[in-house]
Amino acid sequence: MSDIQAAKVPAEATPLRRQPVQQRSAKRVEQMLDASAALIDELGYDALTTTLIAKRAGVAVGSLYQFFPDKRAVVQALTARNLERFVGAVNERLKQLGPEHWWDVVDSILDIYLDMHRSVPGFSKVHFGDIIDRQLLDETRDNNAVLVDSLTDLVATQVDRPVEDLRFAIGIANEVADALLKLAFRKEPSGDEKIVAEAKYVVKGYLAARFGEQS
Amino acid sequence: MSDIQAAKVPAEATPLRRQPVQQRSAKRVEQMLDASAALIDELGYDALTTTLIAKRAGVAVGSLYQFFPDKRAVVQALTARNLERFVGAVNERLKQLGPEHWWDVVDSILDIYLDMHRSVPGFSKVHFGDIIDRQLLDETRDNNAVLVDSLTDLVATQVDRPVEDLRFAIGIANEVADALLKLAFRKEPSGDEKIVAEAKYVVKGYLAARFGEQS
DNA sequence: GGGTGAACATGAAAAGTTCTCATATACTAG
DNA sequence: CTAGTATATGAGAACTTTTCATGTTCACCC
Repeated sequence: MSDIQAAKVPAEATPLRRQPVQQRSAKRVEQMLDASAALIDELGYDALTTTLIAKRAGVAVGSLYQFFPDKRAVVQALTARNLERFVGAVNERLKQLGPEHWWDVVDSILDIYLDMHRSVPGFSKVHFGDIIDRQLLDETRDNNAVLVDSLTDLVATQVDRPVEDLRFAIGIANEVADALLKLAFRKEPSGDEKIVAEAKYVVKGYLAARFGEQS
Repeated sequence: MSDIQAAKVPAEATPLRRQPVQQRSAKRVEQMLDASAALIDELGYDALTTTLIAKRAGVAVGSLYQFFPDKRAVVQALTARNLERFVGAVNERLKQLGPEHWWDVVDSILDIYLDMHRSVPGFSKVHFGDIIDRQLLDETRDNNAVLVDSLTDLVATQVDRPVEDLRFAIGIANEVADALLKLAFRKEPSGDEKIVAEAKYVVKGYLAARFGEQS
């Protein structure tokens, strides 16, 4: 705590037993996460096995436990990585486009979410709220909060409302969007277009009703 | 199908290895489900153990496998039981109250859902879509469909719209309601009132927008 | 009220998973 | 080049899931 080197701490609370220090091991950890993602896609969450992960990642089981305290932590880390990528992509996009109507911001965010669903292995199974952190892990609950907070900050500059009201509404919108898009991908592996459209409609409708059409 | 005794079939497709025939065993199966529900509430889904279930239910492990093919099936059966209870309660309520404004129907349904969350052990963890059938099991996907269908039938008599449009909208509404109420119970064990209110607001708003205010 | 076959109960043990740990190797700073 | 730390590894300890041979209980019939 009183450590001067505090800056070395990896941003988010680490569920890892040990943080990879050398580059080779960092790479290995990534491999394990990739393997987990692939396996979850192929076999589903509870057919997932530490031995399988290790085999697929081309490492010994022991290596896995070198960094992760247990199996759950692996999936949790995968979830965290997915969240980071998502938030990163959103920030990226928003930076590029500059201030627009929040209407378009919603579209952008949902589009990014769709892209990730389609291009990131395992994303549809464990993004930020599924199996693991919603059912099995509780420390990560704030994942969604992190996302909601960062979205709130963005919107706060454009809508003249108490921040707390914004945060609440965005939290609701986030939950609704996630649920509907999950439904869309459940119905069709590539995302049922009709449901996707409805998701956008519902979210925009809700936000418009709550905050008016003000730019 | 051409069996004259078709009435003996247990309504829903049975994920059970063997259907309990004698009353004592039927009772035992219920005990196992009760035990599972309690344990899921106490320890969470993945700390659940067949041995624990058996111990809690006061039976031998073998008895569990007498009826269930594997651990997942147990939780799946619990999910199915919860769904049945919910649909049963909804039908009950609607029968009692006779035709009303669909507005009130929505309220009733959400209220029943809330009651079950509060009074049925394990309901908040595995109702109809969580962990198991949404993530681990896919055969049960139609659970939600069953619910949606029966709600659609009810509403079809009151709203003058193509049935398919109704089914779609109700499916969306169902998903949204479920997601928001889950959020409410995640934030607060007794269900965050503010979020519950918002859930009702969102669902009604959506349905009203889609179908107009017609009685 | 005794016999018979199916349904059920049981727990030891086979099969499979998770996680540990003693041992061996690769890095890094000096 | 060398000590000290970070990693890598896989056999095996600990724990779970699932099977199965064996023993009971039940329902039905004579």
